[in-house]
Amino acid sequence: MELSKTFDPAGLDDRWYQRWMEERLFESKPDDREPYTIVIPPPNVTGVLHMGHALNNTIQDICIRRARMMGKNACWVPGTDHASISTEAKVVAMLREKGIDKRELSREEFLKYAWEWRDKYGGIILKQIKKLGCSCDWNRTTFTMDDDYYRSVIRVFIDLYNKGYIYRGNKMINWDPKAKTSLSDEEVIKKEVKSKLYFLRYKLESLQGEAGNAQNEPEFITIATVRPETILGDTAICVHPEDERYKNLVGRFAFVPLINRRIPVIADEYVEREFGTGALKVTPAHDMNDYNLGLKHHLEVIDTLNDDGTMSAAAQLYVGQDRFECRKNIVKDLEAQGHLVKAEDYTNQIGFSERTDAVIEPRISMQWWCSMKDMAKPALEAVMSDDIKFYPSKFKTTYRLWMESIRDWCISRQLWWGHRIPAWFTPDGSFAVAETAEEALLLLNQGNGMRSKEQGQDTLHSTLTIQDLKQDEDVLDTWFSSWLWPFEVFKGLSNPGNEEVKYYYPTQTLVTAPEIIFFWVARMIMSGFEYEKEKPFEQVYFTGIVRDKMGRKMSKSLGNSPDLLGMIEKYGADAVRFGILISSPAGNDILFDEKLVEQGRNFNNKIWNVLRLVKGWEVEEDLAKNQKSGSGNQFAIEWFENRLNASTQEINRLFQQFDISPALKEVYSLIWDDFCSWYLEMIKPEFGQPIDDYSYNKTIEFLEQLMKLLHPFMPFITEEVFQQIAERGEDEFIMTSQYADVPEANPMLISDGEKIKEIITAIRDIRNRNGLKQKDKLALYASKGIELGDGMKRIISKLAMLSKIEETEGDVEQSFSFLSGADKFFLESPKALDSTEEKSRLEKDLAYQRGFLESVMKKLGNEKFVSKASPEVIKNERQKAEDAREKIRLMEERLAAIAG
RNA sequence: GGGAGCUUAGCUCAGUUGGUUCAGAGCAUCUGCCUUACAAGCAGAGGGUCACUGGUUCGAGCCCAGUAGCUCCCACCA
Repeated sequence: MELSKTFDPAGLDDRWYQRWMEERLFESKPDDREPYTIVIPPPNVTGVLHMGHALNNTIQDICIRRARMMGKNACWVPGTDHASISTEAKVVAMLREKGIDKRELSREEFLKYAWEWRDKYGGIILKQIKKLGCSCDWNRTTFTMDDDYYRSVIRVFIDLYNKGYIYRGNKMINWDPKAKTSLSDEEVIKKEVKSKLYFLRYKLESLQGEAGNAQNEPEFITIATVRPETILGDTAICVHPEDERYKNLVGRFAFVPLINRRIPVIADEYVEREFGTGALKVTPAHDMNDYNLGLKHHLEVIDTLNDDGTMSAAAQLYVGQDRFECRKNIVKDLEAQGHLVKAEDYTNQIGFSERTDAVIEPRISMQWWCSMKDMAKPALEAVMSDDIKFYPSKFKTTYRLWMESIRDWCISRQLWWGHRIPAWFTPDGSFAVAETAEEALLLLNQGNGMRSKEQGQDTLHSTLTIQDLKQDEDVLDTWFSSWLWPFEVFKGLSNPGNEEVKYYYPTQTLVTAPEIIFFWVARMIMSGFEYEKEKPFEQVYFTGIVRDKMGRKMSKSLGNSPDLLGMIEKYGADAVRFGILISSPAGNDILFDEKLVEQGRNFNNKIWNVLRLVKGWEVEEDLAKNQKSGSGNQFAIEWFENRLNASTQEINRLFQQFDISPALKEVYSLIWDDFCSWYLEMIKPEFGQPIDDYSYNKTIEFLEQLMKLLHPFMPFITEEVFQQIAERGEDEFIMTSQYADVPEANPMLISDGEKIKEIITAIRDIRNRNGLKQKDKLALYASKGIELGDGMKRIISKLAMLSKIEETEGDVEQSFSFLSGADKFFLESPKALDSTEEKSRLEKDLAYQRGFLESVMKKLGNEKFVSKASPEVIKNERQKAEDAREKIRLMEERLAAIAG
């Protein structure tokens, strides 16, 4: 078959992927082998593939494929996350487009639409992951709302409730007015925003009612706020108790502008005297600190906002207006009525919803909470002791700081898409937590229901019927299901102690982004210890954030996210994987540039051409002439074999440290530089000549090993080459082939290789500098005593286009001289020489060598060095000095010869 | 406000336990080459006072302290 000149990935990726699937090579079942397990960070069920996924999944695939080739039972479990907020938002938007308002639907109707939506779009992201070449065991695909999974989430809720971790509480939470749900602290993104700081004056109540007052009695008190619309919910003004300016105002009353609510002036050390005017308006319903102040000073709480961020009736004014519209209007009105003293530019931090990007409202609300402190303890310990290893380890600190100050987790969400909270309420507000209404009824009838703290003790509900019970409307935070992922994908909860969970759990490697270290990683560790009494994984590899080449985070709004599928189409999955991987050190941001994918494509092409070359060779049977030592091919083979072994060991070492990108670089240069540029050029027969079968077989063997090394990174082309270079059995694939043990490399052979490379390069450089054609054959003279084996000489002759290599006693006239190490060579010059360039180069080198020698001698002459340094170091230094002296001698000799 | 990290060639980054044969790689640049595997290529080359200032040491990108700049994470100064 004729192979095309350039590599064309079209069709090849899909063809091999299909073959692997047909042969069920991705599937894993428990057996005698050691397991190597990865659970995928489940992407959002309605998501589409972006750079982060591509990076993340490529790394996982590399780990999995490598483990598989190292003889482990590799199992990669894929799946998707129901992602309650974003999926619900998408379904709501879809319905709106159809002219359907969610509020007009029943819960059941809405969920029907949601499931339809997930059935339609839920598989897209998984298909895209397949396009990347990921070798997941697709039979294991799990969804966080599968029946078993759902039930497990509910049981965990009940269990934690019964253990006293989960409780109901009326507290200040983060409210997303767009999604109309509460959020956990982690779901709030703080951003710096340019705002205005408004200085507003509140009229003070005069001491004697309407009667006249003293001259020096202030009429107003001025406060500063960035949220003037919240004054409608003000229930106090607070100053610092020791603030001389306001001391005499404490205990008096002021009036909220526009609505004239009478509010007290109170004192609390919380207030910063230096900020603004030193007087603080207190709105307990809409600010965390104010809420705390309110509790302390028993202030009234007036909630002036509706759940969608519009002003509520309690605001009295601007009712129904959006909070930001209201802000504009109230500023106008305050100014008109003389309450606005001034407005300053001001930069502050504002919380945004991670999912909807809406500005978060702090709001007091009854929610379900999960206490984390106890669960955090073993989870923290496991990471700090490296029982679970973080790569890079700097994230240990981040983790520790969060775990040490962990706060209770708000787990309820005011949504329908998700796991519905298994709490059942009686008409009088008592409730029971149970898997079914029947069980809940039983508990309530036994008087085992609960009431909120405010309501006091529960009473017996012996007259209740099941119709009286109403299930909590809320669902659980998405992460409350994802934190069970590492064991529930093996039914660790729905079928405790089953063979699979026993075999695969704990998993080995988790690959994820540092952004979800709190959301997900920390919580999986906690739930792992809580429910499996064991860590969920051994290592966590944190990838970097993918940025564009200008360093900007990839985002839809910037439009700088590359079209991944388009690139896969254009360059092939291998090239895309290469492009992503080549610049992605763990934990550091990666700057992605399509050029890197081109580099990957070029690499594919290079490999493709190796295949073309090798397949084009005519092989001569039993041609033993190159097997004997002293032949060029024999040297080339021995050298490369050792180079390959050394490199393989280096790659193993790099993988052990999760240095995946450097490992790829190592394979890349091993193939491109050592194998193609050097080895193949060394053994390549003359045009039209056959190659002996020994060299040929060795070359095929090397190529196969190289493909195996590269396979985890670039699965498709390596499979193709593997199949093409030899007859393979029906069920023989590179992806299931095994790595052999690597023998120790012989450093002598490697350094011999380096030596001849240096000589060849020096000759090529001389030709280049002097405008000599690379093809014209020239003679090389080596100073007597230089040790070069016959094989080495043959290689040098071949690659440097020499007519002959001879020894010489003295200098050779009319020649270019050069040093390789301390060996002196002369290259025949076909034309008269101008020695000035050589002279200046020699002088430069000489100066360096003299300086070098001087520094070494200084060291050796230093008594402290000689007494303190190890004998090995000293021996090394002596050798350096000797080498340098020899070089200097040779250069001086040469300079003298030129001058003479 | 607290914490973590970064500052090495034009760009993006490696530099493991301190030893001028490690100051390196990949892109980019320059010079020759359309040499029957590959111009998506081949052969060469030139680029750096390793942020700044001190200190430890016989010796410092590498250790310590300080300075400046940048990045990220956490945090309830309106």
